Amino acid sequence: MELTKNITSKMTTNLRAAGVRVTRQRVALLAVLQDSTDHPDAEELYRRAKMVEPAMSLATVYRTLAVLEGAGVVHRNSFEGGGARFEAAPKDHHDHIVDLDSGEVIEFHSERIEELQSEIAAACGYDVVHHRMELYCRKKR
Amino acid sequence: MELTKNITSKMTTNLRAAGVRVTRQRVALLAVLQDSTDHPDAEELYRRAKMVEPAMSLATVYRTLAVLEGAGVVHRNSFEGGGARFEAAPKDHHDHIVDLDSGEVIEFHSERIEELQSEIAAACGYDVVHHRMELYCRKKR
DNA sequence: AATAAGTATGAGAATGGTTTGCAATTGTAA
DNA sequence: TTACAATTGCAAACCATTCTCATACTTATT
Repeated sequence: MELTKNITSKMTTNLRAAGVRVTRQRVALLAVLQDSTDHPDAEELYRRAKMVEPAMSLATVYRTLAVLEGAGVVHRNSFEGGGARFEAAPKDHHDHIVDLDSGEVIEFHSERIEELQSEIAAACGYDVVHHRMELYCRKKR
Repeated sequence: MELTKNITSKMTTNLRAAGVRVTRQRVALLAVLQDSTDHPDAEELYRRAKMVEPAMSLATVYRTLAVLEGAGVVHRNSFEGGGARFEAAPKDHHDHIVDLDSGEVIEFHSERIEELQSEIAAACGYDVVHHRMELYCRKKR
């Protein structure tokens, strides 16, 4: 129970820092999110959060995700097929490799690619606000 | 009417080549698609195709788009916000710049980026089957 | 600790893009 | 031309997500 208390107070701090009200549901969802290394969708987050906090509805999961995304605490990924998948906002930006067979997601980052993207946009008279890059892959063999 | 006849026979040839049955609806939709330089969504294609072929339903647009996509004649783009947007399959692969203010879409291609993508995937033990790259941009000023 | 004021929540209805079931129509090969 | 399978329009179904609304909770203020 000491452990639970520590997690709760840590999440409370995080939520306060994000400038949002602290509720049991938000603490639970944020804890689940920061504990997930995969990229779960809303239903899966709902399932996981409900184990910690039974008073949790799917509507609240969606609402909270929207709030946390707005606060920059959560990132939303819309991969091909199926609904959005979420992850706790990482320190630094990355893109994704999606395993077509398992659905597994691997993160990567290429400064060189981002430079090229900026150059291309600039050549068209644009500034890149954000981008999306996903490599849909199959294991080599 | 000569013009219409020519278009029809050209689309008929294209559809036959794609190995699908030739119907008035498919001819009309394919003609509209090949005539569009923007990236229309299903509703818009429905509107345009209906002008050519009144016996056209939205369901058929979706069904036909799925068929043509399967035959490699049409490409489906799922940009952020809103539904899928389509384009006649181009000769060569390209990615997109999306103007955040106007929704306008610009195509680009970077061989260098694609090489880097392959290298990154390979380093993770993967082959890239296909990818998705969109730059959400705002006009420089 | 009690209160007020505003916010978040659960349940379920509503939404919007897309798909599907079905009976009627059409395309194609013989 | 016939015969059969594929395609169509319509409306109902779907699915992920959002919204409505009455109730419960947080937070700032006493």
